[in-house]
Amino acid sequence: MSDNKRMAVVFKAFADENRIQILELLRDGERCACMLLEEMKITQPTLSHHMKILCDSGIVGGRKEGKWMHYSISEDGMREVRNYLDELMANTKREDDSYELCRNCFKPSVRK
Amino acid sequence: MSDNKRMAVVFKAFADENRIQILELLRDGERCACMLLEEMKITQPTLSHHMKILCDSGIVGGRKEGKWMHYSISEDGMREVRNYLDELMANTKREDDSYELCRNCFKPSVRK
DNA sequence: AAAATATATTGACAAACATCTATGTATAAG
DNA sequence: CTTATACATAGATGTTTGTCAATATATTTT
Repeated sequence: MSDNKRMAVVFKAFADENRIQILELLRDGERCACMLLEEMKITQPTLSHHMKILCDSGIVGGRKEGKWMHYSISEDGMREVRNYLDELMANTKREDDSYELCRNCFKPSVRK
Repeated sequence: MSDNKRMAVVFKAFADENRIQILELLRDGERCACMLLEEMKITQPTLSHHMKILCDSGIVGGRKEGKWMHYSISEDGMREVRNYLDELMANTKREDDSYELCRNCFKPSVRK
């Protein structure tokens, strides 16, 4: 899988209102699936589906304990996303009048 | 719009391979639409569609100059996402044997 | 062993999405 | 003022996604 495709998968994991709510519930620490289910207005199979997406993407980790599944935010997964954002931000700072040249476009307002 | 819904919209902007590629192209600074189009294997209307999603979400900014549209990564938009991730990560650190209690689950392995 | 409980999987379906072609709009060039 | 260029919008279409009911699996309790 290409890096871009991989990042798209990771961001897709965040890209749903219910999954954001799950992440909010996991913010304070590990929670079992049954507890998450109680707090949300979705059925058990739907929760299971969302947890699979979150775990497969690497931003949430799961731990089985008897009948129960305990989920928590993966620090490593989060760090991966954060580092990616940092890389995107690295070059956003520049002086107002030094826009990149574009060989296609006539740029009357570039003041060199 | 709820905060969760808003964050889902922002992450959705990242959640597509072509949009990730656009962000990569914008990594080095501002680029015009025509240049982005040259680098990508999509049609002009499709690019326009993706740019709208990126701009509406706030992670990319646009600037019109004559016929041309110039796009760049929005530092403010990125910071918003980064801060959100930081909040999610804040509480992931804990000792190995102090898992949160779950009132629903019998927890034989919790060593108190 | 049988029943109960927690979670996962399957299959169906509607809504959302990415993509294209065709067309519209704004600006610049001749 | 007519034509060319850069980009946006509209509408159509196939794909992906979120959801649920039904069912399967794994584990614990009785």
